[in-house]
Amino acid sequence: MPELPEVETVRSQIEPYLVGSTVINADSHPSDKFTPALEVIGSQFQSVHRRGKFILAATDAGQEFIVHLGMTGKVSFSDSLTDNPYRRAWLELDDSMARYFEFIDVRRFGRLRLVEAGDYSKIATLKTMGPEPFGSEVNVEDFWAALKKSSRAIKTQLLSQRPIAGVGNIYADEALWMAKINPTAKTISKQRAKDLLEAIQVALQKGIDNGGTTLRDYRNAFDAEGQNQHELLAYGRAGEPCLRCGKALSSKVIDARTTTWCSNCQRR
DNA sequence: CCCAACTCCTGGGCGC
DNA sequence: TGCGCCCAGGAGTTGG
Repeated sequence: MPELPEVETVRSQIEPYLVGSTVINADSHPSDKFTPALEVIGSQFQSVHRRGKFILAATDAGQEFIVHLGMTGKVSFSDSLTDNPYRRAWLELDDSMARYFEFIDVRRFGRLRLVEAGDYSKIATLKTMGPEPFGSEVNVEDFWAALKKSSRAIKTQLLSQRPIAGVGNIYADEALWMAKINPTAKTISKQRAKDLLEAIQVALQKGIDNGGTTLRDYRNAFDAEGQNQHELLAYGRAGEPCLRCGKALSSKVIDARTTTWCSNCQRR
């Protein structure tokens, strides 16, 4: 699943292609998830940033073209359009290193948006999103305070993007395992919040360093797999021995997401 | 405002 | 070999 490490990998790859390029033509799947591609025709990209799992490309028209990969979204560049049946949108670029930017998404959980720069009022997840895990604003006090405001399971809270941005199912399980916190815990001490915040940073940085996690669908902008799947500590290891204590890892569904943890190391 | 439940999507894996 | 079923999950929507 594209989470912060995968999205950051893609962002860094598409940045040099988009910045300075003008969209001279575009087309999309008829769903309004993808038709915003048509609205960016005539605009020139000026920067490509990331916020959580969203890629934000600023234009000279004072807008931001937003790309969200969803579950199976991929981007690619080419000199001629491919015949991929799952292409949901494409942009023709003037003065880029490649003529076409394509957005391919088998399951159509991804989406495109075009908003006035900085106006996320109509994108709830962005609007309520917590700080960037590697940003200057992140701190234990706010993170702990955010967790205390909700009575939901901590795993659910992480997936909500509110305490901190960019964590999805894989890295949530990884970080909770690293910090020895039970995913169903509803409140945690400030010290444990500190441990969890640090574990989130470690898990995400490891994912970035490994080029993301490819379980099945994820590929970067150059169609390459990540390598982090070979170093997962908890996610997907249900029934296998805990790498700390040896007990078989447990698994259950929390908030409709498969969750794996060690019932010995991660006690409530 | 929060939250739980539901919805969107389709290839791949599995049982029979 | 093929059919039917179910799973994967980020986030938007809806109703309480």
